[in-house]
Amino acid sequence: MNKITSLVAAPCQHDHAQCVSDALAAAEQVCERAGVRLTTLRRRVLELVWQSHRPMGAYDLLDILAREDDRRPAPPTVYRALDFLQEQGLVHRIASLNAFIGCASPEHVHQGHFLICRNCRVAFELDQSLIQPAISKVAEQLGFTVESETVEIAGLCTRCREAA
Amino acid sequence: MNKITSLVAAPCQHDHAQCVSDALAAAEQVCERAGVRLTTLRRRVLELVWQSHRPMGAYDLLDILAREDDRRPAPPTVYRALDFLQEQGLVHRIASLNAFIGCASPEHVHQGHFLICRNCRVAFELDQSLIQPAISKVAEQLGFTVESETVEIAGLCTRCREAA
DNA sequence: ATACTGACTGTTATCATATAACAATTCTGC
DNA sequence: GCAGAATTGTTATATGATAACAGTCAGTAT
Repeated sequence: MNKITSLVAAPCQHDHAQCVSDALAAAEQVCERAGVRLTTLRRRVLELVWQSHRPMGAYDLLDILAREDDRRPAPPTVYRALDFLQEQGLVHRIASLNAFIGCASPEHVHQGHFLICRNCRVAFELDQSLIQPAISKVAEQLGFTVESETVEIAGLCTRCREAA
Repeated sequence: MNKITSLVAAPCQHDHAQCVSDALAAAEQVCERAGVRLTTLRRRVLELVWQSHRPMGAYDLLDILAREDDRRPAPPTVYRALDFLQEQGLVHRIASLNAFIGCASPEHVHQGHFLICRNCRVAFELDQSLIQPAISKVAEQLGFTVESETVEIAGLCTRCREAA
């Protein structure tokens, strides 16, 4: 896996084709293991989501599909694929942007925590170990049972701050 | 201020009229100090947002306004009031619910971090000291400049878990 | 092979959330 | 009172998401 560890500087520097093929390979594995079908459509949507490290809106995906085919698919087509991919932990939804992004490590189920640059729009998935403990601690103290976590930190990445 | 410290059990137990009047009084103060106008409409929208500790959708607010008056206001009316209230730090937007909730401590500007019960739908604003340090630390390590934070933890509050 | 079954995808219509653009009104300082 | 700025009203539309039902396809049992 072409892991991006120093995420912030990465988008312009890495072999992105490798990211995509790794993500698709991992997806095959995950679906195989779960006994679910990664159909052509679902695979294609996942591939489109992975075209960049920027969250993509469902209608962006529809636009791309419309350009590739001659017929424009209807929204439910892509939303259902996205629902499936989310259920399998292959993509995360970014609530603050109404958008979707490929999961960096779908091998184990987890919540996505993100740093999102408002300039280059790249979203960096944080390792669970960074924010999760604070959340668990708070929840335990207050007797709250956590079911899902939305952690989306917006700002400027190193590169964009230095450029400005 | 009728502070709810053990937030999770609070919604059924506190003097909510006090919450509302405290919130409105605080809002007057905040606007006074900022030199901006808390108009009748803005005050009314804030009051509606504070009708409960549940995040309210903009269209919910429009419905209530329509019931109170005889004329239904158009969406921009309430969205503009909400924008103003957000700018002044009097309400927070909950991205994962497309909804708005009154800020528990508008005296100083801050990001809202929430625990949100999926059953009773009450949202509890966390003290900044709980999650913020973890976020700041991560951001600093990665050279990321934080501008806004979306932290929305969904699950079950104590009361609802015990009831189930 | 054939028919059955459930999963998947297509299609139409509609709902839900949010904003752009411009007009009318109201407030404030002069 | 008046001019300019801020606020609110109004119309239209953009954007994101889902309900409901019809058609198609893959895998299985016969």
